[in-house]
Amino acid sequence: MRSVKVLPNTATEAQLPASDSSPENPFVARPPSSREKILEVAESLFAVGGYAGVGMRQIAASVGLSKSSLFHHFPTKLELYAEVLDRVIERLELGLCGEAAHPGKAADQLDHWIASIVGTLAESAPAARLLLRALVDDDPFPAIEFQPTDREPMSFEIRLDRVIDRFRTLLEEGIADGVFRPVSVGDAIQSTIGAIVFHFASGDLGEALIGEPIFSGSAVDRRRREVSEFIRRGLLA
Amino acid sequence: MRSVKVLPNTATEAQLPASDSSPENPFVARPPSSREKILEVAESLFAVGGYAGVGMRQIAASVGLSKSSLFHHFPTKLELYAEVLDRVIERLELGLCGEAAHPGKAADQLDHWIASIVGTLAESAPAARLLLRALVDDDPFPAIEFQPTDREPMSFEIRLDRVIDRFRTLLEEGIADGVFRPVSVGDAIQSTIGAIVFHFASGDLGEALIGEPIFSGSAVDRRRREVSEFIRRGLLA
DNA sequence: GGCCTTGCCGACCGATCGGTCGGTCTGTAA
DNA sequence: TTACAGACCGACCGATCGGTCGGCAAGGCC
Repeated sequence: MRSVKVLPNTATEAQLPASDSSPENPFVARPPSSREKILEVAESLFAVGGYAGVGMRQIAASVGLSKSSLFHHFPTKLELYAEVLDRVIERLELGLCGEAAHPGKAADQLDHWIASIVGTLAESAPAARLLLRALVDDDPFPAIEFQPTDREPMSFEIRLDRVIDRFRTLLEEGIADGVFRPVSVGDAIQSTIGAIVFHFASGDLGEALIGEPIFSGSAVDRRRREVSEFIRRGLLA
Repeated sequence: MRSVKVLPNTATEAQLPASDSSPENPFVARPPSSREKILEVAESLFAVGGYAGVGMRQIAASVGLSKSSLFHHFPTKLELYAEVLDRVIERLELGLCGEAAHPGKAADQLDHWIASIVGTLAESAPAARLLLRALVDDDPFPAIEFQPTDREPMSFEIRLDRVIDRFRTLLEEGIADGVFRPVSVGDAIQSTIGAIVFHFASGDLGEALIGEPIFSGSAVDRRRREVSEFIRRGLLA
């Protein structure tokens, strides 16, 4: 149903370089385009309410636009949601891409991996929840009645699969080298994802458990150390 | 708002002993009461769609009743959802209660704990998803506009807190005894919950990762071993 | 001046939402 | 037979849902 989706998005794309070329402008540090504002607001709202739990009116009101204007930037609610998810996975990829230059032993690579993902998830509160919802909600979106039998995989899903595949390779090589225990790779991935992502999605419960806001600097630093050590020991031979 | 809730439920309660007293009845092996059927159907639907993603009409149609009949058994959608969650946490408690008789070293207790929870989550597919949603969805329910400032904690939440508290005690004692590393207890709990619960909530992704249905016997057995060993090594000194 | 594009809006649409109401049917006790 | 209670249902309610449509204002281009 949805086409290949090369969204026009000309405004943002064309505006950014132009503004960038005059970096001395002291006023209005890049007034975020409406499109960008919509995406950010939608991200935080979808994170706490889920796809079905947030209405276009609510998003519009939070942005400060009318509902009609939302549909001027995004053809449907589903496309808006898809683009929100895309932004999340893109940030993850970006962080991992920076770490990809880190060659070395599998154990070190694992550390960099975990540090990168923890860092990315800690940067924006909605990310982990969105990710967890997307992983748990069957297929792509919750509660869609019709199953088009052969739904196209959606950008978000294939990109996520690619990330997970790279992690699987990391584990398999580590096992082959004798660095990691001969674990069931699939189960190890599941345990790792759960341990890392859940924490930053756990909201009030997590805050109650660790005794301070999840996203505070000290909590994030400690989390990085703790979960890294936890997973290292869980995997190392 | 909600009262102590000692639901009438007389039909079920009164009917069961009567039927039990005539166990030779070959016909209709305990036709589950409508109320029970509603709870079961609602559990599986809420698990995949979330609270906001499932309508009372959809539940009613799946049960084979009219929507009005649902409201005959449950005053509101929210109360139905709350009772669904209660059943899930109750099953968890029941499993742990059986294991509580297992005294011994902290490491052994940890193993029994993990085995019990994995067993309970593996028994019914919706449980893990429901649990994860309840943990991630802020407070109790998703996307409730009004925050009554001091919402009553809800049976589900306090019972869950109790379970987690017992687990925290287990970890703290293990650390005091030198059995476990001196980890940050809060973070360790988060990692453990994530590693255990996420897997059984991961649906298609999990199936793709491990190469077989998550809830198949062999997958559950392996999962129990793998996640148990993973967490043990992550915690042991 | 005319003209087109872009961002935005109010008003409106059909569908669906949670929930209510009046009523029927059935089984049981008096 | 009558009376009552519980299970169940169709019809309906106001509110809200995602989405459409026509039009207004501003800026660039000819």
